[in-house]
Amino acid sequence: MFAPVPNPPDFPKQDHAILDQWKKENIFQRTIDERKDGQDWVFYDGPPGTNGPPHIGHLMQSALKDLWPRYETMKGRRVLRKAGWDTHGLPIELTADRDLGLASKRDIEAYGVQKYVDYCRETVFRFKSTWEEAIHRVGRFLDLDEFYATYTNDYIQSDWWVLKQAWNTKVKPQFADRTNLAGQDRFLYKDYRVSAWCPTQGTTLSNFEVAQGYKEVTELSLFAKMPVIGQENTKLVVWTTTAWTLLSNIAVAAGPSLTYVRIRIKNDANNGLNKAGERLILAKSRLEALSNFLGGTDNYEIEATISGTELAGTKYQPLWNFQALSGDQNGHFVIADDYVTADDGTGLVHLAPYGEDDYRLIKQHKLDFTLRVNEAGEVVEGEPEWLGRWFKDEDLEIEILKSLAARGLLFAKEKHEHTYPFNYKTGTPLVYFPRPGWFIRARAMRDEMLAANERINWIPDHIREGRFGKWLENVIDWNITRERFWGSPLPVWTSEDNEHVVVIKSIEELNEHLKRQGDDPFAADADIHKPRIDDVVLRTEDGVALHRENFVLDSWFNAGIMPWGQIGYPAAEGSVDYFSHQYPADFICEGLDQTRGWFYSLLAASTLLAIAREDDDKNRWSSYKNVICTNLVLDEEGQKMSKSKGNVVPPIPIMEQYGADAVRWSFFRNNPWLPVRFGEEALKDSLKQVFIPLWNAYSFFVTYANVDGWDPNADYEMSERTPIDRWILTAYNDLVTEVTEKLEGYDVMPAAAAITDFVDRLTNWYIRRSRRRFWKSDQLGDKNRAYRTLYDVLTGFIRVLAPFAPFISEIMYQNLVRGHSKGAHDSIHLDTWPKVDDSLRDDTIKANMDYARAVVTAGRSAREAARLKVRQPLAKLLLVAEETQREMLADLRELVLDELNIRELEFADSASELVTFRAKPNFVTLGPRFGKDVKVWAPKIINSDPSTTAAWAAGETVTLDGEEFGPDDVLLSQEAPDYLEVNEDGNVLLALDTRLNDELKAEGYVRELINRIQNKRKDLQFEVTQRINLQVFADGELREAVEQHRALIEREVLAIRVDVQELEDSSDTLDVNDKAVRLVVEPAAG
RNA sequence: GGGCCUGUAGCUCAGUUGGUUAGAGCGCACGCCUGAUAAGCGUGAGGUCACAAGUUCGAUUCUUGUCAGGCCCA
Repeated sequence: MFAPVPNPPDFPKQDHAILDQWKKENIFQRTIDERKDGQDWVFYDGPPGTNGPPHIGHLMQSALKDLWPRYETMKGRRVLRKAGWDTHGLPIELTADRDLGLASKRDIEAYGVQKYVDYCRETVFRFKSTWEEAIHRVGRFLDLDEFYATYTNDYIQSDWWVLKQAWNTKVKPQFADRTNLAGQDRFLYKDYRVSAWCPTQGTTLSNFEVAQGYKEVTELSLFAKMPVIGQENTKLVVWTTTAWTLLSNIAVAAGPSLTYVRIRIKNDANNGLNKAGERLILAKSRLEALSNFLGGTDNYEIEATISGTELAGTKYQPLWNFQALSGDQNGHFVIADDYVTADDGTGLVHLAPYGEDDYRLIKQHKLDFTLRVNEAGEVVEGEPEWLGRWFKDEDLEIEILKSLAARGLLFAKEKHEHTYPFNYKTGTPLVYFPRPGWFIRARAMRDEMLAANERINWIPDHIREGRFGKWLENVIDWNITRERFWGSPLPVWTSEDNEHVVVIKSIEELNEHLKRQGDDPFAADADIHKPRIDDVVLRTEDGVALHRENFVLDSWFNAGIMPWGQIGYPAAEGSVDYFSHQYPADFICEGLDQTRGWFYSLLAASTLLAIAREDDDKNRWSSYKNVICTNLVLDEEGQKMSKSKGNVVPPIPIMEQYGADAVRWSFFRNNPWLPVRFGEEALKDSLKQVFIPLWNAYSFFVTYANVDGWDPNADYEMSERTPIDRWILTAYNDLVTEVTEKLEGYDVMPAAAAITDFVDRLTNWYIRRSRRRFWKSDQLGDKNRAYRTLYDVLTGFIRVLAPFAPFISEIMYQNLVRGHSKGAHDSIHLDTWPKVDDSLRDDTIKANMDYARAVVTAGRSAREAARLKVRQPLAKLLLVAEETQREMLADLRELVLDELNIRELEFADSASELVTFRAKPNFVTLGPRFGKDVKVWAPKIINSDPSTTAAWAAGETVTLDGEEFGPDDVLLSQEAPDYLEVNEDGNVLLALDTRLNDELKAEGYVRELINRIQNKRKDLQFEVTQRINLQVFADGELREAVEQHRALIEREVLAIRVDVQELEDSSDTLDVNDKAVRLVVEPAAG
């Protein structure tokens, strides 16, 4: 006996029972332990930060990250699943700043770096238990006990080890850069980088922070004129919105493919700023926009046209004497570079070290620049009265402007509206300022990363060449350091002049230095974060002091070394062995935003290490082989979920309402790489389409198997498989093939679609068509066959479903398989993935059934059109079919007739047997052909005989009185006899004979009556096996029909006795095909 | 401004290696409760496959461009 199935089910409640069982029986651990001899299938879990709660998007990732490991486990692979948490980085510092009321680096230093870092450490797991709860609730098998965290000494030492590899590895000579401050020919080097800098707080801001502080401002912009050396009265015109940067001007950039002109001013223009006879150089395309300042388009003549390339090298006089360079210094000439456009300004751009492109060119051309505005935003070199002034001081701008104008170096000024970044916390304007940092020379391994990328299976595919490929092609060196507090400390100690550099790979190595120096070593579990680590001063043999480079690592770098860091490779015990079978990952799955995040940092780290160890095996260059990029989860209206909109769906309550399987399914139904709308409708759909029908099939099986005491292990006598058994077994084996294939391709949506389709076939065709087989007491062999088939299909199907919907499949497994079957496991998740049995596959029955179902659909459609309900039997179905089609229905004829409630099937050879055609002339073709003679031919066509019209209908050409008429020459209409209802649907053309004789009518009455009696049974909530006594009060035809079919009624409604009487009293009657009837249904004893 | 993605039925989405009639779910209309399921079943209506040009015997599919939306970067 199987346990009775509660219906309706309570999925959320059942989930909890399953979770308890998994926990009690240690199922997750056993899925690993019982596969210990299996091949490893490697999964990496990207570490989320846990200082905020998980949202629905993470639930989608959890669902996907759970699906494949479960599938691979069922295939016999061992799948370790280590959870990981990102515990370093900006979000944690920002939370700490908020909590502690700190706004700047100085605030933090005043508060105490040790206290601050301690606070950060305490808050890293603020929402860890919320994450664990959500992961657990959605059914994800993940090792939450043996997790990795990026702030542990093991992890940090892996950071260090990787950096030491980078430092020890030399780049190819063409990538070496002599201008670097340290590591000029190494993968790890020190240099400056222009970053958004807050001059009052003394902090760099991340892109994320800068993006929050852009404001629209209207400011003074000015055009300066630089006198060209060696050309009489000739000046370059440049434009800037930041007057203060002019103080540090070091060069001018031109676009190499832009066209420039030298013009001569005819008369004084722009209030005398531009004098008659003055020659100016600027982009030709800007002349018109600037004509106001030039005194109009007639007030100048073009003396020369010069390309940007030709302009390069032109030397000019600096705007102020304090900018003068000494003889061996480089600067104050024109450089050609593609970043210059002529969209605004003059097409000539002044360069100062306060911009990313500027700085790039300064480095490229080895210009000797001076920062005349310092990191506090103060002028430190210039006219005496400017010294110490704030860089954004409006008066300063005006003084600069006047200084230029007084010396004839001002071309124009104007108000200009643009966006400018401000510190989003304090409102201070930001400066782009060159700051020191350490870099991974990513450009030197670009080709290797591209080669590794070729081998990655991206889902969706276009990421490889698209978003990720493009990113790699344009890769720039990777700044891996931040001037922050809470993070992995950069393990680099340098002398003040950068001559001596020591990169430390582990605490052990650090201790060797300390011991040599006679200092106290660190314990293995000592705190190696800032500020403690900053106290360590190393000394060379010659006694030169080395201080730690005061940086922490970018948290993306941190995340990228996860394959090593998660086990503390290589310093931690056992890590080398673990790594040998857990690299690279077969599968990772993260958000599309990780292309520049984790996907990149993983690849960069693994490629770097592959180069470091001179690994020829390109399959190991990338740390992951298959990767799914998930897109956003939006709300039901397609809006991004955000706290401010109040449309955030909390994960746990939604699972408590619909159950975890439905939530998981709602993600599997969509392509995960497209934005997906999430809402209750999707969950209700999932229940309605998959889980409730499946549950009802399960409930149906258990109900009748228990009634009959059917035992899956018993050796019953069985008849041959019926066509519909063969059909559902074929469908099941097709399902296994399809789902396996799609999962192998990491393509979840079609796999889910195949499952949905199968559930529909199983419930709405197989079971519905087979119901009677389960309760008929005769034909025992067939009944056993039906039980066997349904049981095998159900128990096979739930194994296919298990990775997708681990709860419902487990519930059914526990009841149907565990304890009933000899090879049963304690959990479906310890069982194996179904194998396809080709001997149970029958492509012929599949095609035949498809055809039969098409006939049924067309037949039902005809019934609708004729308003004949299925309960009314009909005499004949006429079906136009070729010989092959007739053979297809050989075994299914009865099924079709039964489904349509028709007595007889008659085949027809062509449509003309069902309908007659009437032809009309098609004047469109005949008109041009016959001209006015068309009147002669038209009547001949209209009056053509049925065989002629049938020929046209068959697409043939007919000769009438010596002229040929093709099907295009006529317009055909169909006419069927009144008693036929003709319907055409796809390849099926059929007709119902709608004539009812007395016998059919009688049976129609009886069918209706049975229906009413069954309703009564249901209203009275009788058990399906309850026998009844029945009294029928009716007149005339109806009464005769009941008398005539008494036996059928008894059988159908389980009546022991049917008592038929005249209807005398017309109260309390029911309507049966417009006849009144009164029914009395009572339970019968026994 | 650049890169990538998306645009198919009223809505949400599949699909199309270029080829008879482009599919599903929801919604809508109509019909149907027989011993699993009304949180159900059936039938039907509904589409210039965003727009334009090109390639082709043939384009929703390929190419180019335009428009609209999204994501990322600047």
